[in-house]
Amino acid sequence: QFEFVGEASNGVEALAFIKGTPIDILITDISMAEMNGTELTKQVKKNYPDIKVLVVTMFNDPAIINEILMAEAEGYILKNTGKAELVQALTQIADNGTFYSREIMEIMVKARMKRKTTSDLTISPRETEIIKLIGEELSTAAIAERLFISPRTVDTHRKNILEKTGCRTIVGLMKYAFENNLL
Amino acid sequence: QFEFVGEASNGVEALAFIKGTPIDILITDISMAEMNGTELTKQVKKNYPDIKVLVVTMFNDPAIINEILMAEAEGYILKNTGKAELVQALTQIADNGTFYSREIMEIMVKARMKRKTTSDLTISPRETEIIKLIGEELSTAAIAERLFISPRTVDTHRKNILEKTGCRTIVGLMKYAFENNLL
DNA sequence: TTCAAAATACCTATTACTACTGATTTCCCT
DNA sequence: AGGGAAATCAGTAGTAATAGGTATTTTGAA
Repeated sequence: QFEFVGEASNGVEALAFIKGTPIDILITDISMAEMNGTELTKQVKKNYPDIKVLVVTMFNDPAIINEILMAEAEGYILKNTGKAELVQALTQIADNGTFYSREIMEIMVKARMKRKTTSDLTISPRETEIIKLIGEELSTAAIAERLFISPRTVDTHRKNILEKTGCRTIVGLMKYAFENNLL
Repeated sequence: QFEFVGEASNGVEALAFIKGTPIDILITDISMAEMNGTELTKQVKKNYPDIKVLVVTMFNDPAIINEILMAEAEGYILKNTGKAELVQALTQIADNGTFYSREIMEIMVKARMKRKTTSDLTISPRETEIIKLIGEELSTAAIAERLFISPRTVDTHRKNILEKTGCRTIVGLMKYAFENNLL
């Protein structure tokens, strides 16, 4: 049910081809000379928002998958998956949907779990509370007022938190908080 | 290929049952009286790390799915999916794998895209660069040194960035940066 | 009950950031 | 050639946070 309209051997060629020939779906790899798949996807999405992009590649690195997700591709499947899945991916994408193969999902979930379990510092409940309030952009004084304690105490908590987490500034603390879902 | 060993009508009952009867896989809903599925999953994972958890529910809210992912369930499928998918989920999970149905993946991807596209402020390349360096816990002076520009200039950039993003402090900026994947 | 961790509180400096205002240059687009 | 955004630089104040230190009270576990 699909019509093959052309091919290109890298990102630059692909963009040139699209310029002359209107297409509905673009199937691309990630590693290519001249312009890689991620960059190509971004360019296509920027200049031709209606063109759907399906990434078919061997890469299963969470970081790369994340980049592709951010580039807003409609689909991502691994090269070793069957023909049936490719057809289903194309069908769903043609129908204004998205398609990410099960392997991809699993990779992301696992990466996520890993990230979560790598930290097991002993941050006390009160400290966690303070971190949350810091995350709400409250100053030391404001936090003290909110918790009905002295600003000095909040100071001490901040100090202890920074020491425990190994951060030098609140910026580092915020990164820590985000990575460990404390907010 | 599976053996049914028992059932419970809420989280508390389930925990009590597990206490007396060893099980391999727990299938649970999310909304339950006494103790919800997310909490149950966390408790089970904490006390019986070897028990696999498959969540079968009607919820398709990204926030809830995220909670479940964080609770480290091995699988998540929607109630309206077919029996074949349920069996496959159980099979994969029994085989030390994970299973998240395609719908779930799509919901997450869409939520992610939405989050990304809701913000289209005009932050300049230089400003983005500054944000990244702030994220590296560099002070204004340090950033100036790194970029070979005056600290005053960095000051101005910071000011403009805060104004553009509507943040009052760097903490707010860091939240913005994380939500928009600027780091 | 005794010990340790957590939470509470204070002091003194120094450093860093925010708020206000104003200005020049460079570069791209029309 | 002109307009406008981006990037550059400067001053002055005031506010907030970090780095040292010290010390008391509460609380939960052994």
